[in-house]
Amino acid sequence: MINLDLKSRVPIYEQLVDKVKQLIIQGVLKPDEKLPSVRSLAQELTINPNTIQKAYRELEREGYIYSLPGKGSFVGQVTEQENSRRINSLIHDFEQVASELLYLGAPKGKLIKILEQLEDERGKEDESRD
Amino acid sequence: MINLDLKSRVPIYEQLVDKVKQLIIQGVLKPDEKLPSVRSLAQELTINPNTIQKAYRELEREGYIYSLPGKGSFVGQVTEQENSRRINSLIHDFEQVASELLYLGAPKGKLIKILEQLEDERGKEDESRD
DNA sequence: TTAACTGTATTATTATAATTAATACAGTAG
DNA sequence: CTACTGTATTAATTATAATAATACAGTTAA
Repeated sequence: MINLDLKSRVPIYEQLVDKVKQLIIQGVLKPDEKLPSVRSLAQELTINPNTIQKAYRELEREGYIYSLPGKGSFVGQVTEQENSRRINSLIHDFEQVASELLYLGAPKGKLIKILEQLEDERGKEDESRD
Repeated sequence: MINLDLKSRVPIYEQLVDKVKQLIIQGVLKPDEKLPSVRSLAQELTINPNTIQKAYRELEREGYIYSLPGKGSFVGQVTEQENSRRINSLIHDFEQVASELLYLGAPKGKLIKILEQLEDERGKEDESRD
């Protein structure tokens, strides 16, 4: 489920933060669900426990998870506010990429077609999930 | 013209590579145009000449510039192939971002509206350039 | 020809950050 | 009691970017 690129320039603790965030926002990880312990996840991913700890600390700081010493770390309540914050951030990225594409001469129609195709694919996934 | 972020996680030599690429692809720098010398650009940007050298070496490796020892470094012939390679790379980014946006419930219509607005803005810039 | 430019190469050093390592402490649960 | 949990701390290691200091050779114009 969690796939890390050890050779990436992005630190693995930050990759881990992003992955967990994504899983929470997408609802794969449900509120109050228990996350793997620092040590077990470290063993599973064959990285140092301190690296996991650092990621969890950051996730807690941002409110995505909460930790109970002695018990474990758990998925927090993701507010609608955080969700829309995430969307706004992505919209910004979207504008950047689209802007450069248009500058380089990529036809708007092609980009729209991509959007429609992506939405179609998403529809199929929703059906198969029922 | 060239703006670097010394505090970025992206190495400045790589930022420089990207900037020059962009200027070349966008036609701001014309083929066979002379680039600033390693030493002068280093002085202008107040960074080490070796850092410029590293960027130029990479740009030459990728075919964006060519260097004549004793004479200088010059903009290479940017092929249409390289341009479309760049577009393909951006299309990939576009799909990634759009996919996640749709997943999070951002309406396709809103994204399309953004595309249209970006295109309108580009139109204006083109006019003002005449 | 000389002086001042060019690119190129090499080696050493510094700085920074990620990661690992090794512990320790305290709370929880069976 | 034992084996889990999270948390904290300090040190060592590793990797890489960036700087520094040179050196060498080709080019150009005075």
